[in-house]
Amino acid sequence: MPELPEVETVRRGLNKLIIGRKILDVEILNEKSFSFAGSFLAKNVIGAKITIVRRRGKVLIIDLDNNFSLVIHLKMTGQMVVRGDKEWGAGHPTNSLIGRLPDKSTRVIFSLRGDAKLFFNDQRKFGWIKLLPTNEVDKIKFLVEMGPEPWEEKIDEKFTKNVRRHGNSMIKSIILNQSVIAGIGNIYADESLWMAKIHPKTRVKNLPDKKLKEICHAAGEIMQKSIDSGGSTMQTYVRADGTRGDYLEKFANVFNRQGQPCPRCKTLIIKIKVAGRGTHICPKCQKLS
DNA sequence: CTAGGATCCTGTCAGC
DNA sequence: TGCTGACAGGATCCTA
Repeated sequence: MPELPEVETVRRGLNKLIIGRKILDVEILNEKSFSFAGSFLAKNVIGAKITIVRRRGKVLIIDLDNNFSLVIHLKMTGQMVVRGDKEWGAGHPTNSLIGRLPDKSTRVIFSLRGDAKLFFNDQRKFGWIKLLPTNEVDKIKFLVEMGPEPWEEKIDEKFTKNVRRHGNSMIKSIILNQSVIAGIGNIYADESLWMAKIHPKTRVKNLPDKKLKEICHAAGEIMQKSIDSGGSTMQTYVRADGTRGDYLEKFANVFNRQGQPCPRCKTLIIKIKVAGRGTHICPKCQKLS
């Protein structure tokens, strides 16, 4: 899925394109992709104007001018794509960003004033959109329990405190836990642990605070850099020629680089399984002590 | 309480 | 070519 930097990129893109637009119609092609449907939906979405697009962790929040909000989780394959007088899109890199829309992965279509459409595409149907009164958004369990954003004040203290609650767990599964810190996914977990030279299977109890701090800083830096690099995903994979994006190939040190030399020590990167997820490490830099 | 595995779903790819 | 199993940038639910 898009992780924090990709969701942030989507947020910024949407803010440029759909602020102030009125929603004229909503089409739900897959019921499970949009909860709070029925008459409630029509009454509260259609006719409303989009005021701002926010983000918390990997969750997008589109506020409307009638005190309702659309809360969106893209999960593994979700995309938000705007088509119309201008053209823009972002999300998991598949050809639906470039191809004709709607396509077979289109789950929800918002028609906007100005002859534009906002498509929610989601191949695997794990993603969701919920319609809620704006003042109830923060009460969603997932958001209530969500850990700090990576650039909050005293983030390393908060991170360490949250990590320590899971002493016997493997560090990788813990930094993927959104209640520990917001926004890290499989790519940035692997990249952060490589940066901090820590084996992903290391038990939390075997890591000193200093090491946790390093992981935390690495994660923040990597994700900030990814955002700054221009919405890591966008420019590369929305291309006229319709090819897939290559930002991963340019950006990552270990992710998806099994068989290639570690940028630090030239040892070949290997791929293992940790906490049920494909995991990429340098076997020399990241030893399990 | 935690840890670990199965699960939601569609599509692609490697290996036979 | 067709089949099968593994796997995919996420999070929850269930079991022990």
